[in-house]
Amino acid sequence: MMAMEKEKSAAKAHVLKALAHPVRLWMAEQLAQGERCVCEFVEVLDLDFSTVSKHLSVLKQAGIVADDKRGKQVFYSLRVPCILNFMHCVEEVLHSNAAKHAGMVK
Amino acid sequence: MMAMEKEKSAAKAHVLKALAHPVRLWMAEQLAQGERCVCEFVEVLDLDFSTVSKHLSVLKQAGIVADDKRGKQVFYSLRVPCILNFMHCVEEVLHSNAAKHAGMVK
DNA sequence: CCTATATTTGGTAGTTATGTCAAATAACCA
DNA sequence: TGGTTATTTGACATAACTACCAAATATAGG
Repeated sequence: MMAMEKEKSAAKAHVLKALAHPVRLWMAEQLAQGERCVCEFVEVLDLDFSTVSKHLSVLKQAGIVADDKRGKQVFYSLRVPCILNFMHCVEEVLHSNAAKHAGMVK
Repeated sequence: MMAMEKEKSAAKAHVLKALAHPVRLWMAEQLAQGERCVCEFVEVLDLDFSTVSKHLSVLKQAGIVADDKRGKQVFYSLRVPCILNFMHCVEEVLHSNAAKHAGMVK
């Protein structure tokens, strides 16, 4: 594997890793429906404020979400909507797995 | 977040996590071009046989690849081709990030 | 059957990720 | 200014991941 190729894979893996956590994935999907402030996530997810804030910062760092401070609150929004099409593929994997376990696929 | 929703997110995150490693991501992309045996990856990646084997087993476990033993060798192939469209989106994120850091986007 | 080759599995040390608490910031309001 | 709320940051214990070595397994060929 060439060095440049390696770097490219590392960069892409970094983005994927940001989404590869149940809480962060769920947040990203919520943000696809519109912006949310940190406090909304804290309430719904029943997690510590700091935990939610850190998850959002991982998504932000990866370039998946953007933040916007308005007054005392910080609103997060999805920067790259294609993330969702992308979820359709993941769901396809899951369905394929389910079919396989049910013996419907070789 | 409801329990069912939580489970769904966990299942999807599990698939994403399997891809969220530079080596595994690169392997998946290679497999999109056709099957490969473990030994081919070992040679190109310059990693221990056991390391490569374990990475492939993570991909298999997630339902992303399938394995086929033929003689002494095991050939892996991509089960879900949509993974690649999905990479286009990740690349879009990267480009978006690059543009942002260059000050081309707010 | 014995050997060599291809691959997987178990053990393990080092690294990285996660979640919580406590403290630090920031902004609004009295 | 001082207090209150919203959020981030730092420190830290715990858990999960990664890569390697060594050992186990499987298969083809002699």
